[in-house]
Amino acid sequence: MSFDLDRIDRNILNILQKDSRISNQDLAERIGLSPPACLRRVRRLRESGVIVAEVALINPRMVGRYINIIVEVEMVRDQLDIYDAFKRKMDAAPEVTQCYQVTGEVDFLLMLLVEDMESYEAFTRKYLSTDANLAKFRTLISLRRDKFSTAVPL
Amino acid sequence: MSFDLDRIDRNILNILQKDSRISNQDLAERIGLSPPACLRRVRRLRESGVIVAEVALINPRMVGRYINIIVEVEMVRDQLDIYDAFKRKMDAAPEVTQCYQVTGEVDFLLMLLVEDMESYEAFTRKYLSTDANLAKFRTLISLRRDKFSTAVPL
DNA sequence: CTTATTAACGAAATTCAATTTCATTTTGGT
DNA sequence: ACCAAAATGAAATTGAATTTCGTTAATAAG
Repeated sequence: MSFDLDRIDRNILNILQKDSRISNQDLAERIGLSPPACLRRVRRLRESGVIVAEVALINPRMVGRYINIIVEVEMVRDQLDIYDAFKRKMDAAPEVTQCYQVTGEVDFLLMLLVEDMESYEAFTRKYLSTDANLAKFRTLISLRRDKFSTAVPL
Repeated sequence: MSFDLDRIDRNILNILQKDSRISNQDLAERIGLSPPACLRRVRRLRESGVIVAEVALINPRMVGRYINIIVEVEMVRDQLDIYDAFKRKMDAAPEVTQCYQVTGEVDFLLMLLVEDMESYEAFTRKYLSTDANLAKFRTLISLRRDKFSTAVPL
């Protein structure tokens, strides 16, 4: 499950977490290895599952008027199958960008990205208000995503 | 600020948001354009700021025992300069991976990634408990990140 | 302490893809 | 219908990724 990283691996990951489009040659130079050695490291990180994916991040504001919505969800009962069913639903919902199972008064925290309040209204109807296992939910609305970093601090 | 996307651009973005390591040739084939034409599109999306970055996503569980922490923060007063100062602090804090200014009872929602509760304890001391403009905060702890997608649904 | 074994390395060669060039086609506006 | 601007694709070029293989370093065993 876990994976031993040495200083060089950490170095590579810190760079790739900021910019995965860097050429292997440049990366090799920055970490002080030859291109082949560097490539082998990166491949190993990919194959071992440390690097899950390499993706393009786009600015939501450039492609529409998106709203971030945070939803705190409380289920009626703390049962595994109820939790699992809910997770599966959230996984299938395209509006849901993040889903966390949390401890405490609340059971789940959802992060949504929607075009407008109408879309959110539709979402609640389809996924929340009609779920018999859901006790209550609270909505927080954000027009500003002030920070968004995908990097894991190493 | 905004940017007109046609069907082809959207198509490109949907692919790159899932896998930015795809070769330009394969991408070109999938969207039905020649490699040069495809490359120009992608370059334009990058230069215009639609594509903010291309990054490697790593699995936190593979490199340590990370905990997700969600913090809801309420400031003492709804003043612009107080908000801005807080944002700047969060931007500088490496533990904070996301920061949203929200409307309603709460003022900010933070997403943190920390090694253990001790690290979180240290964070609250350094950034929260000592902030005179901060009225109160509530902590939600998550050991499970059930869904995490960086893709903007287009 | 020496010697096998394994893993990681780098130089050079090869393969493959990105990128440029340029003539042609398409698109949008008048 | 015509012009101007933008987008396209074929072919050539450039440049980087990847393979090969002999060498070096690290680790374990005798």
